Amino acid sequence: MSAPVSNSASAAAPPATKICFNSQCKEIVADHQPPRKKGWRLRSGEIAELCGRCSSAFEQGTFCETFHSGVTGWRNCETCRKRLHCGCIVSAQTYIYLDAGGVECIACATKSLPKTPNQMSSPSMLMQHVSERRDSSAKPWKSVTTPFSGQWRQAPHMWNMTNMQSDLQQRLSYEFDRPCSIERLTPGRRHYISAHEKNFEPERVISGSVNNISQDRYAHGNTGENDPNSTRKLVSMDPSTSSGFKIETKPNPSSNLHPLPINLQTSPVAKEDSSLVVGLPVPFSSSHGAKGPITLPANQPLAQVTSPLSSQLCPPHITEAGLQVQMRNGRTKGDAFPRTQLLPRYWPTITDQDLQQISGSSQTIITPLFEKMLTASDVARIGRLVLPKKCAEVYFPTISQPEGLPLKVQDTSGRNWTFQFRFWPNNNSRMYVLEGVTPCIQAMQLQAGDTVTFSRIDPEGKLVMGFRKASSNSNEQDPKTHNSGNDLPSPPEDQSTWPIQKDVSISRSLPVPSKRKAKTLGSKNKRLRIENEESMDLKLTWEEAQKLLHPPPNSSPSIVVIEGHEFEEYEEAPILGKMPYLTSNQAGSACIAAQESGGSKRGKAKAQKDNVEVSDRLAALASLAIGENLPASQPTTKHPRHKPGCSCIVCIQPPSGKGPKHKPECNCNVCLTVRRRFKTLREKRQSEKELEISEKQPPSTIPPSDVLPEARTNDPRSTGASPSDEIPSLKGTTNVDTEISASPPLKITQIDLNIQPEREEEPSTLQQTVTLVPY
DNA sequence: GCTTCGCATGGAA
DNA sequence: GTTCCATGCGAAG
Repeated sequence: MSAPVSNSASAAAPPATKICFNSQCKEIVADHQPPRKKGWRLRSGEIAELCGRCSSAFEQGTFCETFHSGVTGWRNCETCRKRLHCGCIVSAQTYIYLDAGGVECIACATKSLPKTPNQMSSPSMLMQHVSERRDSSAKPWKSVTTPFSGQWRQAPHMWNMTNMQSDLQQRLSYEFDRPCSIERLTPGRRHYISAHEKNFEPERVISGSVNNISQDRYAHGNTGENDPNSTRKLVSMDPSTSSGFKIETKPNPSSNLHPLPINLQTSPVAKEDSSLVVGLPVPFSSSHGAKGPITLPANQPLAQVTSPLSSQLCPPHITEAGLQVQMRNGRTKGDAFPRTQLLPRYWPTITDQDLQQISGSSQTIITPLFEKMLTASDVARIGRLVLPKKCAEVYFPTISQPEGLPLKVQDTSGRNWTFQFRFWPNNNSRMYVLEGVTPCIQAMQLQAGDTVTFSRIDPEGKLVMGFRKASSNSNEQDPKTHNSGNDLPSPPEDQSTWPIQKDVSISRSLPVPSKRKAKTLGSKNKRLRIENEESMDLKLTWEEAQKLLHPPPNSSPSIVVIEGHEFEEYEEAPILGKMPYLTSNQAGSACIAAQESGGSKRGKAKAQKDNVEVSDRLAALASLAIGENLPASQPTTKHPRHKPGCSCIVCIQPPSGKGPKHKPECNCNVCLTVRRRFKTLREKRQSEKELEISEKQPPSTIPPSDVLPEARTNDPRSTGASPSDEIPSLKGTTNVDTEISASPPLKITQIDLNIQPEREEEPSTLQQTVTLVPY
């Protein structure tokens, strides 16, 4: 940079006089002299003040020739070979960067440009326009001037700045001039709106019809400025807009980028402009007999949008109803595939990290095609990934035979996979699938609920399959399963601003199990169904589940103390009390039978027999209660009346001193069960006490603390602490023995575990109690 | 009995 | 009412 910077128009000179801004001139310009000539715009937005001589040179375009001839940065115009002082703020307006490299003087750039009203109102805009022209001329795509072209009007205090120009031109080259798709993005290039753009006032930046657009957007309150926290921007499609896409903002506290409130709703002008070419990947035409793996032909499916905004924003499959979509191969896809036919859930979301992940640092262009959340079927061993029909038909090769074609896909780590892209006839339609995805799914450790994103890398035309773990979208992610290498950034917590306005609760969470009517299920499917669906019911009936547990009859408990809390440990399995809806269930439970049979031998024998034939629901309940992944789920022999393999909550407890310790924060099912039982019984006991006392005394005179001081003291609700913080956890029986002797004297509240809600009026005749200290 | 394939089914949009 | 698509399911290997 050779621009004079040493002279400040107001710093060194006395108020009455100023020095010519040209550092090589230093001519004093007095205030009384004729008005100082204006030079170039400074970074501060001010105008350099020059003496008459320097100003004349500047106006004649010979300033740099005169004063900067000995400094570096000189290049020649690619067209007329005129010398251009590149990188100098003085000459920043006199040339443009060519996309193919090199520079071109503004005169040459202007010659070939049709100038229309509202256009070319600034050199910057000209640069942009010319850049488009050059870009389009260098590429085979069809280039058509659009109403959006040249709509970027100069923000005078910004656009003259060299750094701005540089940044702008980079953005123009890499973002606006992408051969259109949703966003023609170059990895490593920031496709967010850069920070300085926040200073743009849309009304000033956008003129003409586009200005109306911005106003319209403003009228709808749909500006990024409305959300000061929205500092991250992604291009996305918005079904709420007529154009179907807009710049969305994402809160990104770590980002210092700022939103540019632009929404490209289709202007009437745009609709009328039949020449607007909206990029749209064209279905691959493949010979039916082609069997070799194919990749996406580079550029072939693309048409170019010369409008920078359109180019930047239009998604690959978006076509306005009124827009003529012309493909380079002459096919028109607009009528065949209006964007409204593609469900929003398949609209791709892509971020910088996505791009980096997909293509690394190479100068490749990423075209996000679509994404799909994986279903259970997709990740099943069958290895068939169901493709959305529209996506398959638009972005994948056209296939006419069910056998389809092998499709070569690269994953984000660079591995190549070959899937069979095919379809099945289905209801006079087609159902497209990718077969053979199991290895890839497994390699990526994908699960149902994760999202795969299909993109295309140009110019190779390679199809890339990225993925986004569902866990990355949730705070409940499991760091162990979180593939940091391939995971994509988590969306903001406020998902309402996640660029794609799909049903966040669905798209960002595991798929909701289908409510499809249960059919005949295999054993495996039954198990899955229980885990997925029945568990929901069971979760809702945990309270009832707690009440179903009863100590076995005629058994004496041994008292153990776990973390200061006494437990009665029975040598026999607990009795599963019946629930009302189970009373008619013949399978019932052995314990129920035993209980109701009064403990007779016959009843016990029947109970043991029935114990094996428990109902699915009860078995599920028991399984859920014990948890299949309990570390201490190995059956023990301490409960001889239970058969080997019994997984009741008693049997799963290891023998005293042999089980692993349960940490206080342990969330295994045993601990959870105990906690819930504590809670249930405590609440019940407390309510009973309160009720009992209230019957004796006026309620107002009896504070709860007098009723059950232990409970009040330890009740997490009274302290505001979470139950998990307060509820004691099982430490297993390993340390039980030692704690028994070490435990201090406790106030024992004895609660009858045999209480049956539906038979509460009946006193328990079994004398089974559980000793616990309310927490 | 298991896996794969191809189609059918039916809930959801 | 239509279409999509997740998934069930029987046949075949």
